[in-house]
This record gives sequence, C-alpha cells and structure tokens, in this order.
Amino acid sequence: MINVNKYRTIDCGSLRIGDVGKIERVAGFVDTIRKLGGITFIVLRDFYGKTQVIIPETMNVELNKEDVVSVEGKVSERSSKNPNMPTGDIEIIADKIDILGKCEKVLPFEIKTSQTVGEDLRLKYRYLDLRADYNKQMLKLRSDLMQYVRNFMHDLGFLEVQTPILTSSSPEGARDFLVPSRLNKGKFYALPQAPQQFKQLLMTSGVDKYFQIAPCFRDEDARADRSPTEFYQIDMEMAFATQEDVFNVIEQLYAGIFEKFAGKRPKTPFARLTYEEAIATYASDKPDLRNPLKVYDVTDIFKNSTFNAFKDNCIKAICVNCGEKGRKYYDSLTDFMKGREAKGLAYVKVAQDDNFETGIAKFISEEEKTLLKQKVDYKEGDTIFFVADNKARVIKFADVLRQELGKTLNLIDENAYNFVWIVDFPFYELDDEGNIEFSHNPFSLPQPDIETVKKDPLSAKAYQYDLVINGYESLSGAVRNHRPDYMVELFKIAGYDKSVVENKFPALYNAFSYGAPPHCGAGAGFDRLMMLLTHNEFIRDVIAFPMNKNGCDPLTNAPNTVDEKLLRDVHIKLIDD
RNA sequence: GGCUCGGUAGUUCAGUUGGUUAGAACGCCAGCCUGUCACGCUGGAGGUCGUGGGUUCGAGCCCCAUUCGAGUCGCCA
Repeated sequence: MINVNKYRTIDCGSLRIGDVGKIERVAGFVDTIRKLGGITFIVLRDFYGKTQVIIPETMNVELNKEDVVSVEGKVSERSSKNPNMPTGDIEIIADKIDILGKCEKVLPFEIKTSQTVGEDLRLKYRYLDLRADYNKQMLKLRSDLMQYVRNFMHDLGFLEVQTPILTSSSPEGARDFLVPSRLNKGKFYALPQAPQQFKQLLMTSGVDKYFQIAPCFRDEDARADRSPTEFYQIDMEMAFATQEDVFNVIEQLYAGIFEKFAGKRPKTPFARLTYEEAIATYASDKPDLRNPLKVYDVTDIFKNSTFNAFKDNCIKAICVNCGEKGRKYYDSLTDFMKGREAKGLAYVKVAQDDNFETGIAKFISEEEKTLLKQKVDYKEGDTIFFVADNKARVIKFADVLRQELGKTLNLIDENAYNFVWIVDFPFYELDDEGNIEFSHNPFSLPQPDIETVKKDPLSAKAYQYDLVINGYESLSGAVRNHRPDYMVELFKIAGYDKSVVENKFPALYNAFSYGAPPHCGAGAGFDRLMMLLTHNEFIRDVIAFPMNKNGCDPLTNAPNTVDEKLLRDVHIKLIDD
C-alpha cells in the first residue's frame, strides 16, 4: 500500500517470520523505548501497525517518544516472541537511523491513554490524540463506512449530487448559521441544516433517485450524542416511490452495513411501531427495544385511589424484578427521578401469594390489585413502580425510569442492535394555548387523505418515519407533499395564510406548481451510525476534528475575531450587548 | 438562559473536623540493568490548590462573587 522510497520499503504492520533475513527500512513514530543496559528496544508505529526495533549499544543515538524516524536494518527472528502483536515474531536490528522529526516537547498527555484526558486538551492537541490506535481505527472505519455507503447507493442507481453549502435559510426548525454577503450588502447566506429543499427540487427536475453524504449545519447547543454546528447525513430521495420503497432501500443498506462493520446482519424487514404504539407501550418515540420493560397506563385503575399523588393524575406503571436490590436502590431511584423533576417515585413489592409489601402497599385496594394483575401481570418477586403527573410529564418520567431501570438492572445487551421503524407520526398537535400546530414538519404528506385531515386535524397522521436503533433516532424521513394545493390547505389548518407558503417557501411552492412527481426519502445521521458501530456514547469521539460543547475548536481557535477591514468588506459593524 | 457536578504537579486523581513542609499513580530528568514488550530498580525535578474578595490566630477545605469545563433541561424538522 505504501510508496517505497528513501523513507521506507515496508510499513510497520506487515513483517512476518517469513521475512527474516531481509534488509528493510521502516518509518514511523517512536511508540515506546525500553532500555535494558546495552540493548535498547524501541517500538516503531505508523498508520498500519507496530514493529520492534533493536538499537545496538554501538549506535549511540538519542531518541525520545514520538520522534519520527526512519530505520534500516535486518529483519531477525526474536529470541522472545510476543504473541500479542502481529509482528511479534520478528524485529529489525537497526543499522541506520535517520531522525526525520524530533519531538522536542514534553507531551501534554500520553498518547495511549488520551481517552482519559479532558476534552478541551485533547482537542487542542487533536493531532496527538489522533495518533492513538483507537482513533486511527475510528478514522479507518469512517472512511470504509463512507465508501461502503457510497458504493451501495451508487450500485442501486442513486445519483450523487452536491448541493450548495452557501444557500438560503431552509424550512427546518433549527437556528441557521449565517454568512454575510460582500457583494449584496445587508444580505446573508445560510448554511444548510440539511439539503432538504434541494433534493426535493432535484425530484422536480426529473432526477429519479438522489443521494449525498451531506454536511449539515445547525446552530444549536451540543449534547453528548449530538454534535453542535456541523455533522454529516446520508441523505436520499426517490421519485415515484412510496414509504415501502424507502424502507426497502434503507433496510438493505443498514443490513449490509451492520453485517460488514458489526459482524451481524440484522433481520429484515425491521420491526415497526406506530408513534401511538411506541408512546403507549414504551413512553417514547425512540424506544430502546433491547430493554424488555414495558410501560402500562394504570390511570383508570386508580381513578378512586386514596393515595394522594394519584389523584387527578395520569399514572404509568413499570413492573420489573429487581432481584436482591435493597432499600438503598429504591432510594437512589427516587432521587434520580426527583433529579428529573418528578415529584417522587411510588412502588410496591409483590411478596408471597401476590401480597403487596412496602412502599404504597397500604393504599392499594383489593379491587385495584385485581385490575393491576390483569393489566401488568405481576409475579412474586416483582416490584411495580408508579409515576404520576399530568400526561405529558408522566410519559417523560416513565421513559427515563424505563431507561434507568434497564441500565441499573443490566437488562440491556450492550452488544445487540435493535432496529425499529416508528411510523405514522401525528400531523398536528395542540400548543400550550390550545392552538393547532404542526407536530413535526409541515412538508410531509398527510394520511389517509387531505379530506379526512380537514375534518379532524388532530387525529391526522403524517407519512413520516424514524428509524430507531438502540434508542437513537438514526434516520428520519417522510413521504413529501408534492401538491401545492395541499400545502395551502395544511397551512390553513395551522392558521397560516396562503401567502406564508408562497413567501416563506417560494422555491418548493413554485417548483411544485410546474408539476412534481410524488417522492419520498430520508436523512440518516452518519455520525450516529459511527457511534453505534464503535459502541461510543460520545459523538465527538467519532469525528476527526470535532468542536467542543460550545462550538469552539481549541486547536484552530475557531470561531475567532477578524480584522476590522474584513468586517467592513461584508458591511458588518459589531455592537456591544 | 436554568439546574447539577467539577477546576489541586505535564496528565488522571486523593487530600480527614479548618492546623507543621499539599500527596499518589503515570509521564518527565538522571543513574543502574543484554530479551524487554504496561520492562524492572534507585534517586530527582515539578504546585500562585481556576481568579478575586471575605470569615479566622490559621483556609486546598467554610462563605460570597467571578470565570472556565462536563452533563442535563430549554433548544435540537
């Protein structure tokens, strides 16, 4: 793979016992130095591997860790082999050493253990951090994955099209990054939050299948699993297609990806839940189905309850066997829930002969017990947890409780991957003032049809879908609304005039007025996929040069101030807040 | 913007009720060591305890302010 030249004749990962006797030259970074009296062992590391080099006493060369050197010498069989490294049977007896780049400074952290170091320091010295094996593997995986996706989509006849980076504010909901225009005073470009408009315009242009591994920009706050500022999306769209066609392509793509990069081909087709089912059964629209726990609505059972917290509230229950966990565990769960702004956490334990013990046992009547048995089917040894509050809050609490129980009781197989489509998202919802609002995005096709939606907007569904993997929203897509007349109707229901559609989304509205094919597609988070494949819970660990939580890059000091002159060029004057 | 937690050696951390000269591990430097591979052994250097103020005879520890960082909520089609 490497170029043979004056620096090296072979990489550091390839030499084997059969190469003994050859004269070879290797180049790389000094990984470790072990000096034992007259003999010095160094391990040389390049992108491809590591090779041990012997430096004879007679050579008299001063080396530090991380020096970049080129070494020539004879490949020899080791007298004590190391079965833990691929090149462990051999070593190179150095004959000549050229120091190509000296590491003059004390390293800010040890390369091997950079994962334990504070993130800002790692990012400031990202070029050192990336020298670590795990980061090189990450970069390699990223490259291979990108190549795989590209080949797969291309082979299926999808056309890769680059869409603009400097564009106009798009109809997504996040804050835009703005770029001032020098040639157009007072005007701004926006960086795309996704190529949404362009891919739909491509459909209108007659492109049949489009894809792109697209950079997306959103000026929002970061999370552990969410990169601020910029991330990559596998973006695709198909004309004259249905939801089933998209599912089919995505399932094949993901099955292939997980077969190749995770060693396990998931069963297709993937499971499906409607949004309603997901909320009812798992209290989440992105449930981690590796977690077997279910959430039961027991509001009706306790409508006459004497327990204060249950009065006039929505109540959800989770039933689980907590094994030998004692009082301390229940207290810690209560604290956890209070930390999430729940008022408390009620529970009962099911003892012998289905008797209820501890917690709120004395508040539960025989009748309620019977109904509870029918609903959650508890067994001896189980604990039934209850959360009570208004409906929206109780769903949130049941969700975090279900996740916490799954985690702390080790109910989740960390090596498993679980795929589930969440379909039929509601089209509209009520906002806090009781007005009808779009629930997600207003540009998907309503189902079953426009007439039904007009009659009963709140029960209307959208042809909108997410693919959830292990509780992560990994992909999101929709059957798009390609009918301008529907657009106007749907906006009208949410209280927007026709002019809003025409003025705020002129490109799509106008384009569709010239005849557009029905189309649908999806956008899949590339970085999220990397996290799943590497079992990493921090998105910044799967990006070559990530920004920190505050959208800063400590390495390049971005974002930074600029010269007054540059500001004048783009007609910008800074004001003090 | 809110909430929670944190900032002590190059790095990761410990530091008791407020009490002498602030410790450990790894890294770094020097010496010893010819088969190590997380080499080993001996010694050494390295600190404005984030910053400012306060309480106190005395503050790494208590109080106030401030700043930086992590997580989270808001936000994130």
